[in-house]
Amino acid sequence: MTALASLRPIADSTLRGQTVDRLRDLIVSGQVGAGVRLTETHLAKALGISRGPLREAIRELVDIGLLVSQPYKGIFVRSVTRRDIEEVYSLRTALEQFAFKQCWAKRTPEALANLRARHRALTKVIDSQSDPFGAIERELELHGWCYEVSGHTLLQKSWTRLRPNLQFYFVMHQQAHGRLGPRREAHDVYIDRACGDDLEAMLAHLEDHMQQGLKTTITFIEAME
Amino acid sequence: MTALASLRPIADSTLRGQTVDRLRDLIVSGQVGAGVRLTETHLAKALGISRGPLREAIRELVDIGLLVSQPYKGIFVRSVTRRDIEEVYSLRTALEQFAFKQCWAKRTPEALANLRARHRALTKVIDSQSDPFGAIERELELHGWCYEVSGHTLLQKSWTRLRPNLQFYFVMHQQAHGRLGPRREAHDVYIDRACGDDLEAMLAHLEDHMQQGLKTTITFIEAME
DNA sequence: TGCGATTTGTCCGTATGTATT
DNA sequence: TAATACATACGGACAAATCGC
Repeated sequence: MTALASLRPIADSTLRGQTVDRLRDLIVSGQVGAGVRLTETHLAKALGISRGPLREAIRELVDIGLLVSQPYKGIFVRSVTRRDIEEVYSLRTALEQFAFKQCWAKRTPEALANLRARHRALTKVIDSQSDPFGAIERELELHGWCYEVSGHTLLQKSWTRLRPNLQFYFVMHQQAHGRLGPRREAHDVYIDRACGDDLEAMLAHLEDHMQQGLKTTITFIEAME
Repeated sequence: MTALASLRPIADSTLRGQTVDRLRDLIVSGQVGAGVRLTETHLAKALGISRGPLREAIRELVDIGLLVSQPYKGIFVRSVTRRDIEEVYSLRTALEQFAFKQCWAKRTPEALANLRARHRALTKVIDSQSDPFGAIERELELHGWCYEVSGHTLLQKSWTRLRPNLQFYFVMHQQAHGRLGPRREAHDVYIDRACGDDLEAMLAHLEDHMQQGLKTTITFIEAME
């Protein structure tokens, strides 16, 4: 991995791609709440584009899972059940364990320095206590490290698909609980193990880490049902 | 899992969905070879539909990975490298191991009978030696069992996305090597372990099984490079 | 129950941008 | 450089399905 990789994904040249980005950000930032219906004509007018590329962008977001489509009825921002969160966390555990197996031998000093830099960026944003949304992004950026270092393109794609859903959950959780964001020490062991020499210890910690994340994330569901 | 589940995915009501199915079958059956360029206007005329739903269907296949899109240049049927196959097999190993962990406690007698039925269907088609393409479908149907029984919808989706790519590789391999199809005894141990009581033994066998599958599948790449 | 309004799904014509020759 | 081919995008139109009255 080059240290410069994946700083900012360059803006897509096609209007469809740009619309995917705009809509995704709109949803995961919580600006359009879960369950809200989106009508093509209104949305197209609001975005200043025609229905063609908008429909294609919508299809992509449906595929990721952020939108759900009911033919001839409409498209809606996804609603979240307890089971959804449990499934994402369990699959994510398996994927991230696989990612660490794949990247374990590729952890160059530069790569590890990059990981620590991401951790510092996360704790810094948490300490500032002014940007909980940014903290969520930093946390996901931290977890993206193992996927990038793995060099496994298919695995990276899986993470790219999973990540917006996680971000959506986190933001929903945060909006339900006020300004929280991730805990400051939540990733200390994660970083230590990731930089250490015991792969099995890392894999075992991932189970705990995810279990803990699931428990805290899922609390906001209780209040909704 | 109900025994009747997932026999035939009902045909999609929208033209877009139907087109996705048609194009997917066209590609995984090998009727349009790897690397071939598809032009929208010609394809739309050939399919008897307009470019709107066709473009949406194409986007979906790009997302799955069967097509690759180069903006303003064109869309092409994917070409396969050795690395692609290695990545699919390694990720698939991780996913299928996870699937068996998830489904292990849910293996009712009915579910196990269903698994054995799929195995019988596979060996029967292999023995007939007249339908290698059907044999490939039956093999994938066999491997789909653990995903269905797991009851994990996200995991099932992952398999649904991975499966067409595998089918594409298998058919390419078969076309390069004449009428082969999967070996008859290749899944005997797989079935035994899946019906047994030792989860760890199943997981270990999956490593071997996939390693073996990778080795045989990858041979056709050698002849192309 | 039926009717009208709204929205999605689909088609077509046209214009523009990009790549290739 | 010009010309061709094609992907991309726009706008208008109609059909089909759904929903509310």
